[in-house]
Amino acid sequence: MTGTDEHEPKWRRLPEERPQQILDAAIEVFGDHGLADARLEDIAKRAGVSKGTIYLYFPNKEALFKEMIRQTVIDQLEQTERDLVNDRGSATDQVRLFMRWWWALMRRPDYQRIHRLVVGELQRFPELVEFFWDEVIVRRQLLLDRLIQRGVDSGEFRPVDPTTAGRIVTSMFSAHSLWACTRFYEKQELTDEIVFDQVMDYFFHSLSPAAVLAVAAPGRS
Amino acid sequence: MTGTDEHEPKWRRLPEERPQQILDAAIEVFGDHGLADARLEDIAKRAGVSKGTIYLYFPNKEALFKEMIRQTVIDQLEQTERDLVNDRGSATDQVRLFMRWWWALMRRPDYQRIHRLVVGELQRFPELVEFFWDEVIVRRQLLLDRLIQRGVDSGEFRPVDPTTAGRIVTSMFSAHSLWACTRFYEKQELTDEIVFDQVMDYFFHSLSPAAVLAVAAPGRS
Amino acid sequence: MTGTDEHEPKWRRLPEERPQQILDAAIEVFGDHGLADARLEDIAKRAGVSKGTIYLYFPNKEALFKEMIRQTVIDQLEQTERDLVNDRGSATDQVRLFMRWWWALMRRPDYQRIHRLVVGELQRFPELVEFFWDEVIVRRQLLLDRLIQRGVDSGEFRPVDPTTAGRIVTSMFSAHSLWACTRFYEKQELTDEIVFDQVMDYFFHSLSPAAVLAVAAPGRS
Amino acid sequence: MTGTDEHEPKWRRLPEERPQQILDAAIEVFGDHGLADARLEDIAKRAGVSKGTIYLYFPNKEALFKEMIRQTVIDQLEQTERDLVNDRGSATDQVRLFMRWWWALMRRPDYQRIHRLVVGELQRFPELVEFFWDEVIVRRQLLLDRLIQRGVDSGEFRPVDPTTAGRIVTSMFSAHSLWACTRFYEKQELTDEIVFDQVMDYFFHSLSPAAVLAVAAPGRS
DNA sequence: GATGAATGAGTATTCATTCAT
DNA sequence: GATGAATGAATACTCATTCAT
Repeated sequence: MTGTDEHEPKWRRLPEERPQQILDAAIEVFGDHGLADARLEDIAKRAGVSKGTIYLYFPNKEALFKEMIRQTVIDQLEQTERDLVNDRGSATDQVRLFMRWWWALMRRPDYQRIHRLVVGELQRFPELVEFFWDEVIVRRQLLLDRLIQRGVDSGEFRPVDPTTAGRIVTSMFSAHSLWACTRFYEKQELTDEIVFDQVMDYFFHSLSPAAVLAVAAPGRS
Repeated sequence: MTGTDEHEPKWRRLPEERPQQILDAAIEVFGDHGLADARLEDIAKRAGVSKGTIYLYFPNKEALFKEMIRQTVIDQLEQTERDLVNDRGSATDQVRLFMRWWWALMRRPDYQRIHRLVVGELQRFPELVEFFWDEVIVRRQLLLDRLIQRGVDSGEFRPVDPTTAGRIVTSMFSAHSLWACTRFYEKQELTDEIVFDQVMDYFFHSLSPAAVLAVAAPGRS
Repeated sequence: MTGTDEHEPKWRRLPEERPQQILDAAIEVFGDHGLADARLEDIAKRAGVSKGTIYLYFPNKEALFKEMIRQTVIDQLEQTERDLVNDRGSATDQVRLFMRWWWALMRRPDYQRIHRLVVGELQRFPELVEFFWDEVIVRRQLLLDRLIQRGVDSGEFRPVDPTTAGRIVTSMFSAHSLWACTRFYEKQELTDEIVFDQVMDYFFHSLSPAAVLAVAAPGRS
Repeated sequence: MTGTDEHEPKWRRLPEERPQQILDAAIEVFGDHGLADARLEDIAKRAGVSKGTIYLYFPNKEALFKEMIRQTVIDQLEQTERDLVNDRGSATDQVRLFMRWWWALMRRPDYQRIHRLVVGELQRFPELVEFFWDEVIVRRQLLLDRLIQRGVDSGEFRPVDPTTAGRIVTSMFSAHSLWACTRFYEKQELTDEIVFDQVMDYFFHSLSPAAVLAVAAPGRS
């Protein structure tokens, strides 16, 4: 069929890469349109394959969506753990380093897309929520826990529950990440750098041992 | 209710209420399924009208969606400003009061749904984003600004930019609101009350004047 | 509701005129859009009544359509017969006069619309076709018959079957009438007057007694 | 036909033929119901394909309609020009031959349908009108022009403007063609053959050189 | 493996018709 | 009589999924 003499590109389309090509295309298309509005045909086109080919690797649209979330998230997590610096320096510096790394990740367009999808559509897939909880929330929390606990132990931070503190700082970055891709940032002349510094400033202030005495016990109003 | 022996409701046909009936149904259905996955027929059924009736009041699905967002958001805002207490008591108490009121709003199921939709789908409607910015973000910010500035002036808070501080506390509640409707809360045995206290605790600590000296200047790592 | 003292217009909307108002509106709307594409709401609006009112006078859309055709056609016919001059002058002049009158009728916008509808949609209503045949075709033919027969009798025209001759001249005007509302006429710089003269010229030439000998017997090819 | 024991057709899937299959079905269904009343599903069924398949080849209903008109008309024209006999014999014979060929075309059921649609609905599509003018009216006129001019030159016909004469004979056949599919023909016991002979008879009489002197100058009445 | 033509269930939208007021 | 809000059947069009090649 392909003729007598091979003079084809050495390695054209490697079949082993197919699934990843499709997943990459899926990130973009699902990210831009959401699950329901994304068209398989667009994903196929962007992946450079035909519509039918997708079905060789994924049983249906929903499975493709879930696999895309799962795989993207896992990728990012594994990178996180791999990249995480050896514990050295002050807890403050460690936390700042970790969060800086993480903020950089959150600001990547592909993360943005996934994040938005997770917020918007994940509720409908309880299994994915489960997976997300176990693989993302818990693992990330464990990393932060360790760093914050160290700061508490060393007296850098006031004595807090590390899990709660981790959730607090995560919440700030998470919301800012969702806001960042709107025009709101331009209007306020915010940059990623400014936002990062602001969030870390407030976070570290909230952990300051000196602040403990100054804050009155919350009187229920 | 239906009278003594009326086999049919005495007063059907309340055209003035139709649009609101439909919008209420739309909140639920759009909230559960998103824009693309919501079926007009479900909205009609839930509103107790026929499919065609929706088109007497809204030109199409997208317009219904946008009007629903717009109207819900405006409702909530007007309530906010109407309910906002006269400024009395310490700034700390005032902020706590305001945020408590607001957190209660955010936890309402209808707000949850709208919030999720705003995050998930608003990007596709620039006009709505614009509207949201002007009517929600800015107005809410102005309210917070005033309260925080008072705390700064009175020495209750360290000297901060009120707008930034407002954004910080908003970010924490916003993210927690999105997380709250997942099962994560159950797993961590969090309640609305606990979360509220935690967030306010961290926020007020971060504003503590005593904390200023204690936090080292951020050294770029 | 209407207040205490009557000072309403003396004779507002006379109920007896309702059907005609509706039929007039129907001519325009059906004429512009055809049966299927015409919307009852447009007809109602144009007639200055509500949609429901139409159903007080006509059982449904199709009946309205048929009645509109029927009534318009009858109107025109009765006018024709009423206006037809007493037979005086040469047959040529009589025919020319009759056709001139008729051509003027055909060029009226309302006739145009009806004509187009008759051609386009009448097939689907056999009863209307029947009616049309009896009331329009036959009656018109009878009028023409008389005039042409007189010309044959007087020797002005060659000896022809008047019915056939009537059909021939009718065909020419009918087609030209359909063509006249297109831009074709502009392109050829034709006016109603020119077309009328051309058609009559050819028709009278075809009836010229002198022409009889000149035309060879048709050799089947 | 289907082979000896094949329970399924051996060769389905002939994509090259799809568009034509659909267009053929469209002629019938549009022809019977008009543009607005035709249902795509009927066309699909008649073409032996599914509803969706139509959309693989035509972007929407209107485009299908226009393409059907365009293609049918073009087909007929090309055939006309291809079939047109080499000029030989008398002009009278040539015209008769041409018109006979053309009348046969006009009497075909598919032409009838198209003709009716053209009259009834074409006004709404100015582009199609334009196309029709250029491709049909003008081209047909050019063919007739040549033949009639020859007759004038040879003295067979009286000195007329060939374009006008062509329009006159066209008008007669056109109207008769529209009338022919009604029951009027039966009632008058007309056949295609009789009508053809009648029209040609009147047309040739109207062109007779001998008739010139006999027809009085039209006196405006 | 890969393709893309074909399918048809699913949905937004329209509009003739009804009927409570 | 008159209204116009309400209905829901009807229909164009989409797109995930299949399968012959």
